[in-house]
Amino acid sequence: MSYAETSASARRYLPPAVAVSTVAFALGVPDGAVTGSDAGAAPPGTTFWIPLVRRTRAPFLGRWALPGGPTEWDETLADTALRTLRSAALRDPGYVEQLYSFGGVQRSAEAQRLVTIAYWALYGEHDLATPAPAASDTAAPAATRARPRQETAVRAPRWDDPVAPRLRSDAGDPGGLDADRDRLEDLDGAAAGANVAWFPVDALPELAFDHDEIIAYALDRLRSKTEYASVAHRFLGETFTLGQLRAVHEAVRGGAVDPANFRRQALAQGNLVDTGAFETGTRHRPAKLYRFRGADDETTGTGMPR
Amino acid sequence: MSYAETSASARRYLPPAVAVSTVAFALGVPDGAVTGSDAGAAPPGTTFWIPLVRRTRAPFLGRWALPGGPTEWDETLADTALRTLRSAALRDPGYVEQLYSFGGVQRSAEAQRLVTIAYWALYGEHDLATPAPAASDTAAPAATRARPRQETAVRAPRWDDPVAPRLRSDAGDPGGLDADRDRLEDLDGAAAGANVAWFPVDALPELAFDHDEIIAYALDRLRSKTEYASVAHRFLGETFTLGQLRAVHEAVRGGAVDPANFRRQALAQGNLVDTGAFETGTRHRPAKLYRFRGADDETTGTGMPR
DNA sequence: GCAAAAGTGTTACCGGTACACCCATGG
DNA sequence: CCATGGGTGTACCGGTAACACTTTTGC
Repeated sequence: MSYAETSASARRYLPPAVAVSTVAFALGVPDGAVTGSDAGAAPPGTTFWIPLVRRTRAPFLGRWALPGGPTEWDETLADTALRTLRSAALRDPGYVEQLYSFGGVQRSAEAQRLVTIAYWALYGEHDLATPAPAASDTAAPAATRARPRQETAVRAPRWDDPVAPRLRSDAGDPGGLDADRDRLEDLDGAAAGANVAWFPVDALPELAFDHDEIIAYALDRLRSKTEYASVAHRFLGETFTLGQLRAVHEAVRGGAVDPANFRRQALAQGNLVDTGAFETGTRHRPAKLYRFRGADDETTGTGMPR
Repeated sequence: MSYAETSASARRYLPPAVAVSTVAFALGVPDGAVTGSDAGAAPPGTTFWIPLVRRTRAPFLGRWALPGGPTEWDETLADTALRTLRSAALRDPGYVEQLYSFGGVQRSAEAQRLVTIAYWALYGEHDLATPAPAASDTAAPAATRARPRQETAVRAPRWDDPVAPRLRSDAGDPGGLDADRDRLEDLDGAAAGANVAWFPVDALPELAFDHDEIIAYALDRLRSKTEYASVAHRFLGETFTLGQLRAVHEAVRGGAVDPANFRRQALAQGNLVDTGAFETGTRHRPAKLYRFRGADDETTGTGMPR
């Protein structure tokens, strides 16, 4: 049975479709990615960029939308966010966290009811530099995909979104499902390797659906102090200087931060480890390189907001 | 078509079921409600109570569970939370807010995939005192129910969960849907006017599913300072003394609060209006009665957390 | 030397806390 | 009068902001 074959009057007896949309922040644009705005307007590392997908279907045709799509049978919600984000941006994010769920009835008018669960994700320096996987990977079944970095990025595995691999013996989708998926993508979200471009958050195009509000909420969440304190270092590589870490905070806060005070506060947190190494190649005094305490420790974070 | 008629192997081609579970806090027990713990153990107004529903079906039969159930075709998620909560507690809460969505695949094992969206709600003094509606109201269709207090409680109407009444001309459920609903309630949640009892949060029974973790998370959210600052007054009536407001904060924080400092901080927020009236009947100095600024203003809150 | 950013030290301010004290009522 | 909670005043303390100053590199 396919939803496309279901009469409109019968749809009310079907459960709502569940889709995921993701706001993925990066402090720059991946190598070779398309930018939807005149690049170079702002100095790199001072503003956030997010990937958007141009819709190729009926509602909001041609408009830009957040990467996303319906959940598969054997996927957790976070997995859906990762899969659709990966197929859009061609790379795995360093961090994923749930934002909010939108289940209003009018979002899809008379069509099938749609519940969208919004995630926010984060691409660090390392994630952007990683060479993109082959585009054919887009349609690979879940069990054959390499597990993303999420195991360590999202610390403690959660009982609702397990990170332990699940078994799935059969690969490939039986006929009849593709039509369903197309239909669902009509309703919300999008997933495509092409038709993707990165935009600075302060120069976004007109968006499909209510995605502009989702992005505004994601930005708000990112800026809430308790959030970025535990997340800012994910924008950086394995080691970093306090100046680099401070630049991330300045991008998040949208303003300058006193270097002296930032140094003391960052070190007082106890999360930074002095590697003993120094930055080289600058035309000023070399800075110490730090590491975040226990890049693979399981001592912090619950995966749930606040 | 009914899910009960669907073969297990075909369920993977069905979209996940969407259900809502709600953690509803109150500072006391409604008039005439059943308590699941020895009442009177703690002085009234010092700890939170939540309503639970005893399961009458297969998984976790006999265990207590959060009120909840699947979403109806024309309901927003918040409406589902309100409806199921109302049918369990026989009264409308003063406040409802979304908590988190749980979509792990293993929550329902081999059965149909289930996505649960958790809400937390709040019963104030006024909500508990209101006489409970007739039990037959449990099955009333959405359009005939009186709109709950939520319009003003959740301030700015949100585009995902509109509070404007929606039209629905036909009443009553056609045959074939009840089997579906039963099936979904097997998976999670529960809804019943009977089999309901109130428990203090510090003496909960063993719970079905992962509802203990949902409650722990809800308590955590309630205690996060920025939350309760904007929500504490909802536990009280239209007017209240600073001592009453302080008692709520002490219950939330789980400890004593300095009356002098609390007074200054509460007044400094600018959210309290001196009504000019005084409390009477106490055997000490009469306290000023305050009102929360704009009990029906639309100037604060977004409906989204943090 | 000069520019630039790292790194250190000092001071002022501000919000929260602790606590002493007075006020107004019922009994 | 006493007990009780309402209401006021004030000192202390820790964290943050502001900013002057020294250090170490490349050019």
